[in-house]
Amino acid sequence: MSIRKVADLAGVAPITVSRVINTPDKVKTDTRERVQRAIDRLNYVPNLAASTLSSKRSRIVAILVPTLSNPMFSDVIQGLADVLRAEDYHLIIGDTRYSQATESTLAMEMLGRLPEAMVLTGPIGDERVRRLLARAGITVVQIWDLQPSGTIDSAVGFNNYAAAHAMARHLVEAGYKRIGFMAMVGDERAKERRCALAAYLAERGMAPTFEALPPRFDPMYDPSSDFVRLIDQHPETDAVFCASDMLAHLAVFACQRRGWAVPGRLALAGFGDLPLSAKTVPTLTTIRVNQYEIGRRAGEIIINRARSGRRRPDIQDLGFEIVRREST
Amino acid sequence: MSIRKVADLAGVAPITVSRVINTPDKVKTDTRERVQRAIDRLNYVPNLAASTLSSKRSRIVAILVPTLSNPMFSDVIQGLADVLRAEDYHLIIGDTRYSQATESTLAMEMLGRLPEAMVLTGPIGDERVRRLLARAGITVVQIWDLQPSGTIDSAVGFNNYAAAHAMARHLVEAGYKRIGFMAMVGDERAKERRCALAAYLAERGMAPTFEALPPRFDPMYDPSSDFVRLIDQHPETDAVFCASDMLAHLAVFACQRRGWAVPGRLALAGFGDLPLSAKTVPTLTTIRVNQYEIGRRAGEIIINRARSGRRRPDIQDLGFEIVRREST
DNA sequence: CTGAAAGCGCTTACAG
DNA sequence: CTGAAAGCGCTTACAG
Repeated sequence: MSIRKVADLAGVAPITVSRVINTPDKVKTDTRERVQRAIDRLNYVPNLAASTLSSKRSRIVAILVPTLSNPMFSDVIQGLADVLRAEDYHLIIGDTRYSQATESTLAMEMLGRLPEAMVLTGPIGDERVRRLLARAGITVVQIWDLQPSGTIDSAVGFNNYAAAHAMARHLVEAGYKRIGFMAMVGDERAKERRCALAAYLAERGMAPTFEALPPRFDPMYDPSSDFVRLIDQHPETDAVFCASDMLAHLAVFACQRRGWAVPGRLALAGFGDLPLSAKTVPTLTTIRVNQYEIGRRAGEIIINRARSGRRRPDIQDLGFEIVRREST
Repeated sequence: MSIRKVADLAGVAPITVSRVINTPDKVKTDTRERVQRAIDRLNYVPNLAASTLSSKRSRIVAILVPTLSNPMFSDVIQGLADVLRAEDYHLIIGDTRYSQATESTLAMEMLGRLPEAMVLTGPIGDERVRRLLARAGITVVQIWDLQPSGTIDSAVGFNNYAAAHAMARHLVEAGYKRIGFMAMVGDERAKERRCALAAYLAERGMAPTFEALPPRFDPMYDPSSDFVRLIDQHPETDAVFCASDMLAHLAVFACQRRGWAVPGRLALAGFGDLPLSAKTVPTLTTIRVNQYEIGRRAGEIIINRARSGRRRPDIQDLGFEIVRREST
């Protein structure tokens, strides 16, 4: 089924069918209606591969996230998808599972689809990919934690280090003195949060009681029991900063199971402010970063760029908020 | 950057470059290496729009899910992505937000990318889309709840009705007599579970104490407070079947907050067996459907089809499992 | 407002 | 094992 057949049926040239689809105002009303009828009658669906090839506009946006299993990233994607849907873009999604190598491979492959924009989570470790992206002439939006340097083009997110630093401060000011840190399996980006915590504590002559960054690729890994083990090994701990709300939810239940009062025996803080975090018992102190909005803004940057054609880097710090609740 | 430039640099014809990329065994070793060097040197990335157009193989799979916010569907996508990644497929993802109209629009649009397969969640309501898909000559895999009829091609999932029916039976056999039902906002597919529960109860001369299917598009909707309101209005309720584990987690906390013993005052059951469900206090009785495996199988069907070229419908019922835990 | 010609960057189907 | 020719289905850039 091609534009040719529609054109024949409607008695026009193929280019006219193309115009009816892409720039309908440029076609006289009755011609347009005739063509439209032919389109409907034949159930014609335009071949976007051909359109991409000849126009150099793919209407594709590629996005790479560490994982889809964490609702934080799903929310980013929802925000992006909501903005792009209205403009008829399609989203190619890849999950890197926090692997640098996978990210590089996927980014290169996806480039072959001629995306009009590429959204990446955080810094780009691979210098080769970096150069390719910079030279590809497409919009590149780095989301999530803002990098002090090395941003290729545009960025939307927050200061990961500052956020963790603020949480450390909150915990210390709330009177906690023996603070542990725990991240999810494979979460590389949690390292920066760990550093921020350690740095803040060090300034005050303190140190984390433990800093757990579980290894990747252990299907048997159970965050709950690891949490309990860490507390058993470091019973002096009076607060735990969890690098994600999901982890903190598990911790809330582990404490409840063990009879550890939160925050009496142990304070808990998370990261991400998932919907459940406002409903847990106790409600969870966490860091809100508005992931949906990050996705939306990324989408807006892409659309504005496509409309204006001007390549002007746009770096938006959406900030973060320490949401103080019952768990601390 | 085109295959032409690589060919010139390597001193071969473009078709030879194409062979090095697609069927390297068909090229003599030293020619291949020469071409490969040129590819590396130029950072050549093949244009997949051109390749799709001329070969009719897009290496694209399109998937439509109701929402990315529910980890159940993210898990399906992970499973699918894991299988397809190894075969260099790209995934175009669309979320319908449980809207029939959005599903139709997205399906039609995506068809324009010439996907080699299309994965859809559940039944296809739109007859026009149905016909288009059936005629598109691509692999169509309908995942999630298996339909008694109307499957276009292949399917992987479970019997939604039977699953809910089994849970109803479990609750009744455990001695609960006043059972309520609650679904998430916009979850159309929950209706079938509601029917199954109602039907099972009716056979025994019973009826649900309430059946709550919250409306779509209410940003103010709070499942937790709705849950509490329903229990207050129907205090005789001794068990609630939640149409998703996420909802059940909120219910667990709402009960805890209100001092309602689970399962002493109120039993709770969920759907989906999310990781957290084995860790809540009490642990959650739920229905396991192995969403990751559903995605993986869908991927395998697609790959087998691509390899064999034979169009043979494959319907796989992966079943479900009532996971009985402390909450009932 | 409409159309004929050329071309986007690959791969298919032959040919040698 | 390698290549010249044709074509995939659109859109661009002109022309009228």
